[in-house]
Amino acid sequence: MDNRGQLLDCALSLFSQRGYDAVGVQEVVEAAGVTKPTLYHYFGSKRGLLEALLKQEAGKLLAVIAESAKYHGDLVLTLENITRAFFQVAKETSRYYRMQVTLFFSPPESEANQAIQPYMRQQAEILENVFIKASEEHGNLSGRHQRYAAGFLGEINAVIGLNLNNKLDLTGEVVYQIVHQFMHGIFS
Amino acid sequence: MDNRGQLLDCALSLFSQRGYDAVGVQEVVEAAGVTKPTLYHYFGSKRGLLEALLKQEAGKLLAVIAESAKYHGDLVLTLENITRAFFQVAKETSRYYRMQVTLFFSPPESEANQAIQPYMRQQAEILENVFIKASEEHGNLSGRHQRYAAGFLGEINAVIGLNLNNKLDLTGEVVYQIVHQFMHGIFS
DNA sequence: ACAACAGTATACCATTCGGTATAATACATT
DNA sequence: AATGTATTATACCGAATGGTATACTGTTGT
Repeated sequence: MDNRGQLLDCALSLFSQRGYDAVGVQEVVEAAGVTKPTLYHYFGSKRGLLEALLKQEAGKLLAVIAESAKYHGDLVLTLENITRAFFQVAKETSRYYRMQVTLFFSPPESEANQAIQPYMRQQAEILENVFIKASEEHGNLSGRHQRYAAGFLGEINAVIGLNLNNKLDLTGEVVYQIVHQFMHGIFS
Repeated sequence: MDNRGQLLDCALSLFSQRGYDAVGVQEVVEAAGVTKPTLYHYFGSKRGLLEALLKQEAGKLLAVIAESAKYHGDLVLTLENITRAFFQVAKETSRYYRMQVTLFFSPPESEANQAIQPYMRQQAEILENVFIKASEEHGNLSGRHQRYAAGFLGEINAVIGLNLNNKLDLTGEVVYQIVHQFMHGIFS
C-alpha cells in the first residue's frame, strides 16, 4: 500500500480507538511509517485527513445503503433490506462504523461532528425518500417522513452501537424485530 | 457560587459543547475567572475535574432514575415511569445529558469513555433489576435481562440524542411508543 | 498575638500540538 | 542527458498543552 493509503488506514485505526481529538498528527505518521510533511502533502491539514477518510469510507457505505433502499412497493421488505445492509457494513467495516458513531454523537461544535454531518444527512435523505415513496400507499406516513427516517436511523445506530460493545449479535432475528417494532409503532 | 462550583459549571458548558479533549485547562479556568493552581487545588488533574463533574451530575441522574424504577408488579407502567424520568432529566439538565451521550459514544480507549463507564453500568443495573423482578411474572424475560436493559437504555439514549439535535420532541406519545414497541418486541 | 491552614496568584516547566521552510530524492518526459 | 514534477525527509516554528514550585493571601482556632 502506498503512503497515502497507509496514512488513511492508520488514521482510521487510531481515530476509531481513541478519537479524533486525542490522536496527534505525529502519532498518525509514526504508525504509518512516514513523516509529517508527507501527511501535509496529501491532506493539507489534520482536518483534511479526516475528511478524506470520511469521503472514502462514508462514500462506500452510502453506495451500499442507497442500493439497498430501492423501493418496490413493499415497505417492510425495503426496511428489512436497509437494516441488513447497515448490519453488513457495520460488520465488514467495523473500524469505520465505530468512528462514524462516535463522530455522530460528538459535541455539536466539535470539528469531528461538523465533518460527519453531511454524510449523516445523506443517509437520512435516503431513508426519507423511502418513507415518501411509501406514503403513496400508506397515507398515515405522510408529513412524518423526516421524523421516521431519523428515528429508524437512530434505532439502527443504537443497535449497532450495542453490537460494537459486544452486547448484541446482529442476527436476522434482530432485523425482523427492529423493522416490525418500527412498523408497529407507525400503525398503532 | 464559589470557585469550585464555578469551575464545575464552566467545565460542564465547555465539555458538552466542544468535547473533553478539545477543551484545554487554560480555557476552563479563564471561563471560571480563576487561575490554574486553583483548578489543580480542587481537582488534582483535568481528569479529576471530569470525574468530579460526573460524580455530581451522574449522581443526581441516578437518584432520579432509581426512584422511578421501583417495581410494583406492572412492567409497562414501570418502563413508562423510567422513560418519563429520563426525559425529564434530559430536559432539565440538557448540558449534562448531552455530555453523557457524547461520553457514552466516545471511543472505548478514550479517557472520556472510561470515565463514564461506571455510571452507565449503574444505570444499566437499575434497568436489569427491573427486568429480573418482572421475570417472576413474565417467564419469557428470564435470562435476557441484561440484553433487554442494554437495548432499552440504548433506545432511550438514541431518542434523547435526536431530541438534543432538535429532531424530535420528548412528548408523552413518544414515551408510550417506546415502551409499547419494546414490549411488543419482547413478546412477539 | 500567633500559628496553622485552605485557597489563590505569579511565573515557570517540559512536552506536545498542528503546521512549515528547505532541500534532497525519485521518476517520468522531453 | 536534461528538465520538470511529484514525493519525501531533516529540521524547525510559535503556540498551546497539562502540570507545578513558590509565595502570598485571608481566615480560623488557640
